[in-house]
Amino acid sequence: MERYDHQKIDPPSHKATEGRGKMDRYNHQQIEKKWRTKWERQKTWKVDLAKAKKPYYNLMMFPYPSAEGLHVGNVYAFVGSDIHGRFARMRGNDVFEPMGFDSFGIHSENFAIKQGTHPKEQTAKNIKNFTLQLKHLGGLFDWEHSVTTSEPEYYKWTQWLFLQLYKAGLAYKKEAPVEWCPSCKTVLANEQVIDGKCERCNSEVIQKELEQWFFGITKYAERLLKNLEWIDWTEKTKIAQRNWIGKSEGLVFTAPVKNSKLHIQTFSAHFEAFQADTFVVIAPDHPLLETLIEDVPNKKEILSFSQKIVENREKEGYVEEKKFEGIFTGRYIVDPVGNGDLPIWVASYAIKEYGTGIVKCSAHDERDFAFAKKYGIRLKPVLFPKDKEQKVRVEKLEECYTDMLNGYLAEPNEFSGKRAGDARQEVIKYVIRKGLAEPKTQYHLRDWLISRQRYWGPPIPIIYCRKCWEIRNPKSGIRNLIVGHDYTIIEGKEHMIVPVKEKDLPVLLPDVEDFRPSGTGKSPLASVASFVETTCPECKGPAKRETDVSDTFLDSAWYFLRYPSVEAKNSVLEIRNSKLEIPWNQQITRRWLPLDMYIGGHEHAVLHLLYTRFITMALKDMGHIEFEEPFKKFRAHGLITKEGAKMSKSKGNVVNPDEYFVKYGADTVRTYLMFIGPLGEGGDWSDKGIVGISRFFNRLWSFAENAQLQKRAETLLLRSSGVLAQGVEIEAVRHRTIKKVTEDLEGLRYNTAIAALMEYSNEFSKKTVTLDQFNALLILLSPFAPHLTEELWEKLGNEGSVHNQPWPEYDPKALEEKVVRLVIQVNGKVRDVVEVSPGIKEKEAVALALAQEKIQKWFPTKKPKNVVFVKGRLLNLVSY
RNA sequence: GGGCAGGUGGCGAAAUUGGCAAACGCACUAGCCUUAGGAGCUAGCGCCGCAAGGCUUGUGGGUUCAACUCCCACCCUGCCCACCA
Repeated sequence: MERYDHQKIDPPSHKATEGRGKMDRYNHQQIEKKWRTKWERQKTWKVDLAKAKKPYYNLMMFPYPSAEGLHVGNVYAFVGSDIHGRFARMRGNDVFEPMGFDSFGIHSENFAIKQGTHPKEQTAKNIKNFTLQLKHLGGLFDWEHSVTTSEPEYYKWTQWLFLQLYKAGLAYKKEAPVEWCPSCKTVLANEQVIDGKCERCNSEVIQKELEQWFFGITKYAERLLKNLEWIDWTEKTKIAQRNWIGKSEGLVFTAPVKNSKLHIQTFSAHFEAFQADTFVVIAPDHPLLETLIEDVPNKKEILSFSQKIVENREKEGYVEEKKFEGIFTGRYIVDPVGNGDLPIWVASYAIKEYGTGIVKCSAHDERDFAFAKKYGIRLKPVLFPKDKEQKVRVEKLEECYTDMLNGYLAEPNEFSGKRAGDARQEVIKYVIRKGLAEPKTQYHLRDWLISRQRYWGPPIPIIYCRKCWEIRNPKSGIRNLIVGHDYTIIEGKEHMIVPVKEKDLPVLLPDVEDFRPSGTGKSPLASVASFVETTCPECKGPAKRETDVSDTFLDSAWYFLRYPSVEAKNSVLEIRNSKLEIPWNQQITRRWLPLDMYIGGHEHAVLHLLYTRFITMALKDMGHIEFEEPFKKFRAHGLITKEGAKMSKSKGNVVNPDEYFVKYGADTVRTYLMFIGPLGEGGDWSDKGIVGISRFFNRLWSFAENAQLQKRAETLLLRSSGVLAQGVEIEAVRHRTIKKVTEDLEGLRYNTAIAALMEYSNEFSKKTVTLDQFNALLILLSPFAPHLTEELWEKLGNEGSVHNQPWPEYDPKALEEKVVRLVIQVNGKVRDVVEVSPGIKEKEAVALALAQEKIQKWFPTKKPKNVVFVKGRLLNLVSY
């Protein structure tokens, strides 16, 4: 533990002030330690998961335990969530607030590689450090129900989950072009490629064909979209998910290829101007291309050209793809909608994964337009803007016009003169009625690639068996085997895919010396013979293990299900738990899930949150759980920056929370972070700003210290050094504060809640305060500053713990004001303010206003022409 | 190129959703206290002006008795996504 210089930083017993008895700074280190120990010993935050009456599952996204230790960003997120949990707890809920570690994954592995330590050792070290730091935070964390994703007792169940998805037909293997990072030497998920570069190391990503495991998340696209309508999530997050799923309704046209028996299908989402189609493009790597050009004389040339395009793509990634390349295939389609014979071109910008990989093109798409111009392909615009001059430019093919909403159609006759946006639905009906096209829904969402050619993850629990293939192959009468799901091809030979038996889980990650990625496209596990060589669970013959591990996102896609069912270590229950056939206890799960509140970073708005929803839905469909949405409520917190910039080690602007825990205490750090701005928006950390909270707390401390306690009519009166006044008005402020703080905590507006508490406490220096009134402040402040409020609670002779007090209610009657300030405006400009009784009538108010000197001069002779009166608030006299 | 969020004092921000713009805090200024200091207390603090008063929520327009708030156009910043037809 770091030590600090008492002389310089924060003298606990302030020599200078002692003599004068003016201002005592509180010793946060001593106090926080005292309560930390006490709470831990008394298990103050423990809930009985089996019996809790009002279960409230409050979760924060668990951290990846980095070697750098807890980050202020972590602290911000956890405190924001913890305050919510404490608030819910004081409102009578049994709050379960667990904490764990997302310790598998490329982060840990890369760090270990750099340091030359083994990820296992490094992770253990990091977790130890994190746990220590987390315990200083003053959270409600239930450490008896913690998870660590890299522990066999956890990843055993991650593997179990894989097997369930496999059984349900949701896991399959296929060769796929994948994003490959030459530096990290691994496959990346689409999501990990930023601007054609690796998210982690920033090197150019290339494409590579590899056999990969996928999860069929696209089967759930519609449901993932649909449920967004009712879950209580922030609209921002929902929009991000909608965009990611990327549903677009379009049409598939089927067209015969001229002089051939072939038919091809084209997809378009913008088909309103279908009469403008003049050519067709096909993706250079489209599987149909070779068949299509079978009889074309320059077939070889076309294929090698296409090959070149694909290679260029791989080399350059998807970055500078502004240039268009293509080649004519020599073939035509007979356009079903009557545009005649349309030439088919191979085009660099056509991608085989989207739609059908073949598109009908027209003058009304930027890329089609540019491509056609380059190769001199005929264009025929049918969609025009209202503006005459612009229309001429479009007609002359000087300008590409793409407005499918506001443009006007010229053809066909049925739609001539119609706005494209209005015609859309009719066009759909028209082409379908004529049998020209089929409606098709296309999603941007792709299946989830979960294979990683890495070491630090859960081995995928699959075994490949040649012998089983020989026994069960189609020639021996068993048919309908699906490639990728039932069998795969390894080194040119078919092998049956045999899932590991559940009773044999976990497939332990072997301890190896060399965990570095091999760079061959295979996981480091592939070179561990004792791991690879195994026995087939079906035929008992020799077989090989899958050597890839699964994506870290799979670990975090189900952890919330595990927490409540984790049993304390070394107990009898642990042994019973190990007999569980599924990773959770059904009764406890029924009681606690789905989650009541989930708080985490917006950067996970799509990936983690979408995967989690998918896994939950799949588990429900398999009958393992009874709900299909994991989080009833989700709120995203913002980012904490330093001088406006994202904190990063390379910039050297990382704020280390430890330093501030020592200097100011956890309570001050907690409260300051929440004071910066609304939780959802984050904000900028300032070393100066934190002293405001520090002063606020020291004032409270000093106030309680110096207060003279005296019995008077059964009420303890606290008198500050300030003026003695009747403690009447402060009662109104108290109730107003209760109302404000309560509403702000409900809406996660912690910053304004703190401001309200400061205002309330500022009253204390002016007035006499009863113990009840002071206690109200302590209770309202306790979610923010759990240690300090507990200490003061005790110090003032209160019974029990401040944290076990019920959340105060406000009395609406106490809010009623006896005098209000009435704003008087003339022509909408404020000219005066008068104090009146809240019930003042319009007539009286006008009379009163006109009697004011400042108002009179605006109406020397005449009367106001018009009067607007907002009861108890405002009076506007209009002179015109 | 697309989506989302945002633009208010020197700074972080607030404004009951159309009704006193700048609450609360930081920084700053003056005074007090003093065992002289990274402490505390009192007061001040959007801009211009000695004042009366005038001006002020990215820019320009509009609606309204009244606009930070609603509508239209534009500019800027941040985040996320992008060969998605």
